Amino acid sequence: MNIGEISKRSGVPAKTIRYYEDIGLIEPDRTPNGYRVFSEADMHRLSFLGRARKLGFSIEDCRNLIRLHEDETRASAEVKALAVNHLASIEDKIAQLQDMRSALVDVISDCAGDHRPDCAILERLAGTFR
Amino acid sequence: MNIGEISKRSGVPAKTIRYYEDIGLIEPDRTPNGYRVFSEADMHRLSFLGRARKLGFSIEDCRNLIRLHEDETRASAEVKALAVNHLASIEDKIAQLQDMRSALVDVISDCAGDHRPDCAILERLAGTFR
DNA sequence: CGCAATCCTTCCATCCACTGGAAGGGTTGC
DNA sequence: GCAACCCTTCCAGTGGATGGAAGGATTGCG
Repeated sequence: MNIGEISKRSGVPAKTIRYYEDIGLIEPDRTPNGYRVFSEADMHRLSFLGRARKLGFSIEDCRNLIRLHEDETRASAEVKALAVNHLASIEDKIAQLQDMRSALVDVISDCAGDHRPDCAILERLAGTFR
Repeated sequence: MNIGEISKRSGVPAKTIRYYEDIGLIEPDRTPNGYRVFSEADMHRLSFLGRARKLGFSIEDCRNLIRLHEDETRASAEVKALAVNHLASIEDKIAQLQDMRSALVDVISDCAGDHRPDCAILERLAGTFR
């Protein structure tokens, strides 16, 4: 299977697949003319990567997840620890964004939003109030 | 005032201040020996930038916010529109992260997290279940 | 006056995870 | 025979800094 086909089937863009090869996440064969050839195992791995990335795992996490997936002697505790760490960092980000959100909501509600120049948002940024 | 002092006073790291100069957000004077000299107006602007960045505004948004701040004929509606757009993109990000979060929470709760290799997280990533 | 500590300068590289595009070669179908 | 489309590599850019090297300026102390 060529890169175009596996890209369509896995949902991972061809550019991204080449990038994943660059950083050692997959190692497709090559035809004599230099085209990459992908196996069903590659397909499986790309889908795995696609799902892990959708859950927000970093590339390094993905590398570890693949290693664990292929290690039949793994302890599920190791996988879980990785996922729990990741969850914690997601929750950190959510909390940060929610802080921003509530500050924005506050300041937006204090701004008239009309043709006049007076603006609570700019005053807040300028430090005029607090 | 040198870069070290304004950095301390504004809370913006010296490296970042130099970067802001590079991209045209501030234009400090220079002494004959090449040192940057910052005025109270620069201090004000850096604090403004620091607050805007804390609210998550992009550098380009900050550029516009500064422009509006300095334009006495601005309409607060323009500032508000910018902030409302930004708020919407924050809310998008929160929603995405919350989707990740709930998927992670689900899958984590299905994983025993013990010494055995069986792992719901890996199964989910491998596509074994859905 | 000499010297070390501390400041300042510029420039280049790195992070993350791609993505866009140029330039060129290979394959397929009519 | 040739157009349409596939594939290749390589380079550059995204955002917003941050780390570090190499070297010049200033300050304070003995």
